[in-house]
This record gives sequence, C-alpha cells and structure tokens, in this order.
Amino acid sequence: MVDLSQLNPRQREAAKYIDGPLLVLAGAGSGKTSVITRKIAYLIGSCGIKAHHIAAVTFTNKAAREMKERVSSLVGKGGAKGLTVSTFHNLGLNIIRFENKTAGYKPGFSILDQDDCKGIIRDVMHREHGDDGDMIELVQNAISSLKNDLIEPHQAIEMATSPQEMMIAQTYEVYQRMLRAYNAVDFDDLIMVPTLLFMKHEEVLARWQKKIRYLLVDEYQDTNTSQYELVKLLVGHRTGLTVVGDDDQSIYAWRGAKPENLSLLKKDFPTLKLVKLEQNYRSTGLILNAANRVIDNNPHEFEKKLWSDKGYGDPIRILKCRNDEVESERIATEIVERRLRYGCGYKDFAVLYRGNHQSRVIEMKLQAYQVPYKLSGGQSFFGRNEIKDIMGYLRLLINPSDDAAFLRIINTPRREIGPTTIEKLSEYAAMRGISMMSATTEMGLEQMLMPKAVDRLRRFGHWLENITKNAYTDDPVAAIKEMIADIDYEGYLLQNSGTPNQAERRMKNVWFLIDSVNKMIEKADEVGEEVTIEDAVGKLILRDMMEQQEQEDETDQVQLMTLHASKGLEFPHVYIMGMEEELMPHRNSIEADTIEEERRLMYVGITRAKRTLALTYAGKRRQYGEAITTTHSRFLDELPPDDITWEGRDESSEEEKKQRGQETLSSLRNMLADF
DNA sequence: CCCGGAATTCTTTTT
DNA sequence: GAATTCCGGG
Repeated sequence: MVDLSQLNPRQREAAKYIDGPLLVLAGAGSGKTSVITRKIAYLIGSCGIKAHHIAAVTFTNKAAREMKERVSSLVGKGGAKGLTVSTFHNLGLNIIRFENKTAGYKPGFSILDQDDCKGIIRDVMHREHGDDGDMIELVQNAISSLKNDLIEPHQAIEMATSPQEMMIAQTYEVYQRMLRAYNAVDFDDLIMVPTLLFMKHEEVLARWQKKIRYLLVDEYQDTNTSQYELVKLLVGHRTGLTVVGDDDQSIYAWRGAKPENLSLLKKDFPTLKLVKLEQNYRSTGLILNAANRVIDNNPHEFEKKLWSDKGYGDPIRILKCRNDEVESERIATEIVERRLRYGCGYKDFAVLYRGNHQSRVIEMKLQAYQVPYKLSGGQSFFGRNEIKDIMGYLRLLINPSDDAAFLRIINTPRREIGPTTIEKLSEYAAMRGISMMSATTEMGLEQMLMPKAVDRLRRFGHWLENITKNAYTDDPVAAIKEMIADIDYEGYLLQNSGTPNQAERRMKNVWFLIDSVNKMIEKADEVGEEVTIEDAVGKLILRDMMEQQEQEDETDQVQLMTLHASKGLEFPHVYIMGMEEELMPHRNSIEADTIEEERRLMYVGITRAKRTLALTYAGKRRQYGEAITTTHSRFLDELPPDDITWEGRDESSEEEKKQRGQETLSSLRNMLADF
C-alpha cells in the first residue's frame, strides 16, 4: 500500500481521484510535485496499474528527471520500471522514432535547432523571394505558430488572406519539403508530427492508447494547441488523465502556450473534477503576501488564495545600487557573508535575472570572491561553436541526408572548400534529387567543378563514409574519437581560439560531449536496453542527459539562472537582480503590451524564495557598451510597502548622506570606476 | 580562397 | 562590449 498520509486532505483527494479526468489547480509551492509523484506511486502500488502503462509529461528535462527519481524512491527501482516520465518533446521524439515508417522518416533522422532552421528559412526565402534578411525571424515565428496550431502547409496556403501570409505559407511549404529531404524534424515537428499521425492513423493511435492508460501532465498552463490535441488524442474517451497547472505561472505564451487550455478542459471533459491546492509550504508569510499582492494586479479566471502557516519571516529587501557592477558586487559579498551567518551552503542561494546576458557581471564578481556557482540554462553549452561543429559531424554520421549539418561542417576545419564549390555542389545535388553528402562521391561532378574541388569533396565523402562504417560495425565512440583526431579538431581550435587556454576549455567541452554519448550507451547496456547512437544524438539535441552528468558532480554552488529557468525550483535565499523598467518588465513586453505575463514572471521569481528575498536594481547600467540611466521596475511599487525595506533609494536622504560620509574611500573608488 | 581588421548589429524568455 | 558580417589585400 502506498502511504498518502503525508499529504493534506486536498492533496490526498487529488492523488486518490482516478475515476475521471482531474484538474489540479496548484498554486506556487503547494506541493504539486508531491501530488504527482505520490499519485503515480498510488496508481502503481494500490490501483494495480503497471508502471509501463503510465506516462507523466513535463516541460523540462530537469523536472522530468526529478520526478522520476522521486517516484523511484517511493515505489523502488523495480516498481518504476517502464514508467514514462519525459518532456512533451521527448515523448514526441519517441513516438516518431517508433513510428518513423508511418511518419515518413528514416531511422537516423535529425532534430534541427532554431539556428539550423533559421538557416534553412534564410535559404528558402533568398531563393524563392530574393528576400533580404530582416523578415526571417518573423517568418520563422509564423511557421512555428502554424505548426503549434497543427496547420499544415497546404492549409496555410488555402487560408492565406494577404500577400504576406501567402509568402509565409509558401515559405512554410518549401521549408517543410526541405526538412523531409534532409530527413529532419524541427522542435515543433516533435509535437505536430505525432499528433497528426494520431489523427490520420487509427491503428497508430490505438497502439499508443493501449500503451498509455494513465496520463499525467505537469505545468498544464504551458501547453500549446498541438500539445493539448496530443493529450486529448492519447486519452480519448477514457478517464485516465490528471493535469496540474497554475494560470498565474503561465510564462510561455510567447512560444505558443495557451493558458486558456486550463479552462478549455472543462468543455472537452464535461466530467472534469477540479481540486485546488492553496496551502503554500514553501515561503514565509511576508514573501507569500508580496507574491499575492503583485499577482493581484492581474485579472483572474480561477479564484485562488494562497496561504501559509509559516511565520512572517524577514522583510523583503529592495537594494538600489549605483550601477550594475556594484549591484553584483553587493550580491556576491552578501552571499559570502550570509553563508557564514546562516551557516548554510552556497547552494542555498539563487540569483535570478531576466535575460541570460545579465549573468556575466555577477559571474565576474562571484569569481572574484571565489564563490562557486552553477550557471544553468542558456544555450551556454549547446550554443557553443565547438559543440555545434561536433554535433554537425555526429548528425551527418547518422543521417547523411542532413544537408544543414553538411553545410555547417564541410569547411570546418578548413578543407579549402569554399562558397563557390558548395554552391555548385548544392546545385548538382538538387538537380539529381540527392543529398549533398551523397553528391560528393558522384561521378557527374566533373562537369561542373574544377578537378581540384572535385577531389577535395571526394576525399571528404569517402573519409566520412569510412568513419560511418566503423561507427556502425565497431565501437561507435571509438569511431567518433578517430573522426575528431582525423580532422585535428584540437589543432583547429588552437588556431582559432583567442588563447591556448580558451582552446583547451573548448576541447574539454568536446570531450564532455563525447563522454555523454559514451555514458548514455554504457548506461543503456547496463539496463539491457538497446540504445543506438541515433538515440544518443537525438536526446543530446533535446538537451536531455547533459544535466544528468551535471547532477552527478553536484556540489555546493550558488545557482544562477533566468527567471524562466527557475520555475519549479525553490531556494532558501533568492536574489532577483536588474529590477528595472525595460529590463523587468522587458522593453519588448512593454511595447507589445504583455505586462501581465511579465508580472507572472515576477510572481514566479518571488515565489521561488523560501526564507529571504532581495530585489536589486542599478541606477546606471552598462548596455551595448555604454552607460544608461535606469528607472526602477513598476513591479517594485506593487509590493506591500509595510513588508519591505528599501535601501539606497533616495540619494538625498539623511541616512544616505551619513553612509556616504562613512565610506569616503570606497565611494571615491566607485566614482572612479563609475564610467 | 584565406586572413585580418573594420564596421555593424545586437539581447528577452526555451524545448 | 562581443559577436557577426563586411571588405580589401595577399
């Protein structure tokens, strides 16, 4: 029997209700993860549902991993065997992989990230419309929305009502054809393709419905139309559905999330039961109160009043600093000092910010004080050129049709194959209807290219063919290592990095990547699962499993991340920096009038804090290299004045003057450093 | 075709 | 200030 005694009555009700579709409205810190994990344990342990018939879907790999661990600790490793806990995208990947024939893809298909897709769209638009570059982003977003709404190219063309829409639809059509030709999918396809597959092929849907008998969805307010459709299809007319969400934490509308999916649920599942979790177990009273006050400024569909029986706790502090460097300096020194005062670890502190670029200054200061930190999220790892290069090689290894990967690496490192040669090769490949990779070894090339160029292409083609053969017949990791040695990537880095030191660090990233592939294959071997190199590369692009390693060497480090990335996490002590107009709320959001979503982001940030919360802003900030004067964020004015202490707000106040007098020396230094 | 320096653009947020 | 793109001379 599964122990549900640690849950409060509402939570227990949510965990035990399995007779129909259930919506759990779970406020921040109300223990929703406990409910989901215990419900899964309950389904397995008390309802006799086999783990492999249960699927739980979340939005981040981190959340998925944590959930799986917690379920395992409740029911034991054996009990959780076969349980699916994954992101929507990973579930979609598995479905496409399994059904690749029906879906029209070959086994080693690639997953393209935004950069790759953008490149393709740029090509298409250039070719079809002779367009210069500034519509690309718009078109890419438009195509993404179309896919999120499950609209296929031919429908988009029918629906187009303006020349611009027509242009987008046509670009979409060609783009999608190219993806097919490359044997590739983009992130949106990972959801759209399975959903359309389910709609068009009853037997496929039946197979997955048979497999997944109980579905749980976390962070439901973040689902987009296609994800919701996928959920509906999987559940069908059955009752095995629990979704958990909080409309106040909807912060992904910009990428197609439809928080109204929460209320749509009532329509689509008339027997839907609603359970609200309103007791917060995370934050002190003052923090929770502040969060409630901020979010009160937004309209609400679902009434919800979060309460806590924890004490009031420390007041929330707002710190004004002279400039962004002082701001970071302040946070860094406080962390050093408070760690000793509270006797807690570095890991108990989190510094949150609106945009990834803001991490630089705080990183510098933390380094100066030798404070260990962990920067999470950002494309820091996968955005790195060396990683994109090697991923390009890996992708080409498992999918020779992947022209996007081919283009990335054909002349990296330098093989003296320039734009002219590539242009001609591409022309030839298009003419013959084959991939660029297979075109390299064709005989017909002589007619179009200089013998020298043909020779270079051929050498490359045969070389990679050979490596590919080794990867499939021999030890794949050894083949990859051989490949990297062959191209002397290390030498290339040494040549092209600023300092040898930098080159070394980049090379370490590469080895880390290879090690990830290795670990994944080894790990699969242990469990007796068959994981191919295709799986490994696919998951890598979805950023799955990188974090697994990060987690292994989890140490005592200050957590640095964006507000978005902080959702779902909690920390004893939280700093939110850059609380300034145009930054938080972000300028684009002010212009686009999406302040409400920014406010929810603020709400998410505040509710991460368990014990103390400090909000900081800088009077002057460096932006694009020059100093600008800032105004403090409007959200600061929405906090309950009685519960907060301002520091350094009024330059001319008595206290400030006194302080200034006391720190002549340091202020002199600051003035010198003050731009 | 490559290299180096100059000019330019650029920053939301993520799977 | 950094990263990308542009441009002219080997």
